[in-house]
Amino acid sequence: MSDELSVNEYRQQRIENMEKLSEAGYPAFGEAFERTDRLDRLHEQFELEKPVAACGRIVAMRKMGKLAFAHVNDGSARFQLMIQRDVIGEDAFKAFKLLDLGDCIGVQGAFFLTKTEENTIAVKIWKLLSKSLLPLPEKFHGLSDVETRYRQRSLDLISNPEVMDLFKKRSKVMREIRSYLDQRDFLEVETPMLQQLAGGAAAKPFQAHYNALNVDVFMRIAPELYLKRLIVGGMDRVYEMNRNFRNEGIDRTHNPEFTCLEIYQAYGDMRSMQTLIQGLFLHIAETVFEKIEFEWMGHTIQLQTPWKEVSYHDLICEHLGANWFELDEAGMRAIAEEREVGLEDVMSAKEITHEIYDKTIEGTLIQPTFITRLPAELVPLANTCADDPELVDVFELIIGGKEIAPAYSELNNPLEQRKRFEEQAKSDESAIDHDFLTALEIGMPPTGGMGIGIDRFMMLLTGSDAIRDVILFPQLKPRG
RNA sequence: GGGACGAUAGCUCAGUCGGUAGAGCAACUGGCUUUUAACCAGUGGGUCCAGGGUUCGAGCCCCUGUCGUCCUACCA
Repeated sequence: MSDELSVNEYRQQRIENMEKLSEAGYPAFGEAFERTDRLDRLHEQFELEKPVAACGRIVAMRKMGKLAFAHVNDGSARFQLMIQRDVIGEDAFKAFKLLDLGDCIGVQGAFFLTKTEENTIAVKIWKLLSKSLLPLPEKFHGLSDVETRYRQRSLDLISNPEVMDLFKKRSKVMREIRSYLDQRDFLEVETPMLQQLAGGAAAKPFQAHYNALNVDVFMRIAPELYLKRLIVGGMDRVYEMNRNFRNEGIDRTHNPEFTCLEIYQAYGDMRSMQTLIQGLFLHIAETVFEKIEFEWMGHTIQLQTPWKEVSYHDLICEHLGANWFELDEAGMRAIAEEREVGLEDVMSAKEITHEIYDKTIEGTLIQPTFITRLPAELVPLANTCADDPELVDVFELIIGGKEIAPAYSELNNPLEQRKRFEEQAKSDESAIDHDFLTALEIGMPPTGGMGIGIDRFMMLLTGSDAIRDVILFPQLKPRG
């Protein structure tokens, strides 16, 4: 990096140490090392005087005249090493003292217990596996500068165990999502990320150029239209959990590439999705976190099912008065003002209602809540309710005051879908995905569909208030 | 988009009224056989984010920019 000069002194000292070690018979970048087991499992297998081989990165060292202690970490746990001059010999001990924090070593020895009863390996042989040329962050405060943590995630993972733990949990969450769905006959599929039409959502796409075909392509904003093609094709339960890309701003809850789980179940509807998501979330909570209560921004969220369900109509009446929907526009505007919700002059009654919902009601729904029967205007791609064509058969799952997952009884009427695309495209014929419409005309069974933002789900589960904390390499501006 | 705040040694941070740049850890030298934020003695280490301005003199005051954090707005 460009700041190489500023760490030159430290780097130079370490290069000198590396050369001395090499001369003493410890080449700097050694070969693979056979260990008895990972360090976390060595703690479980601890048995006094049992022979053991272990390796890891040196994260702490306390060297004395004829004795030294060190802690190594292999990403699973820390383990203490004890090195005695009279055991390993004068030369090996002298060489050991040339090691720096950050170096990776392998040792052979035997389990040993110190006075303070800490699991330790009494070292008989050690090997240098990799020399670190750069200084590690300070051992006590660690690395806390937020920007450096995001830009140099390697260092963050090495010096902040809770960060390592969070990302291990994220990996397990994704594994358990797959396991839960696979067990229920859902097929994981991969659909195009490079698309000639970026459909399935309303968002600005990233653009790229495909040289071989000389065509412009878009990074996908959603996999929806392809997953539905698969439903038409007879893959009657499919899901995809992968990246979507939206060419929009970055803030605490938005990263331009984000991971989304989309699930479609043929012969099902919004109700099937309701059952599925409750089971899925409970499974994740129990298997990965071993609890069903989560602390989130000062609230305790209870995941015990069944979750609360309320229709949009009833929810509004509950908060804004039973006669809300009988009010005229002036009456609604008066209540909006009372609640300090800013409105635009052109807003319809439905838009006013939704604005107040967005600003003052949604945030109060801390416990998991399904909001059902939304006005059709708000959700263009869902089937209407059988008993009321003004409403759509969908839910919005709200947890911790945030939308976590929308689910639809998917629109499968190809004529209606065509009409809505045409309205949306406003006479731009090229913006309509005709292949998708053709698939719908072949006939899509009634289908329940759902989308879950995995990053925001992780925020909820880990109590993080920034999406960057749950994404290993969040998007940042280039440094000047 | 608007506003507030921040950037000083490898890391974590102090820096008074504008007057020679500080601490702890880390590093280096020496000592030390049960340490664990090891300890003791000594030494070295700075483009004070960048650029401009005011001033005899700027880490500090003013302007511009970069990156980040928070608030707010927008988007989904």
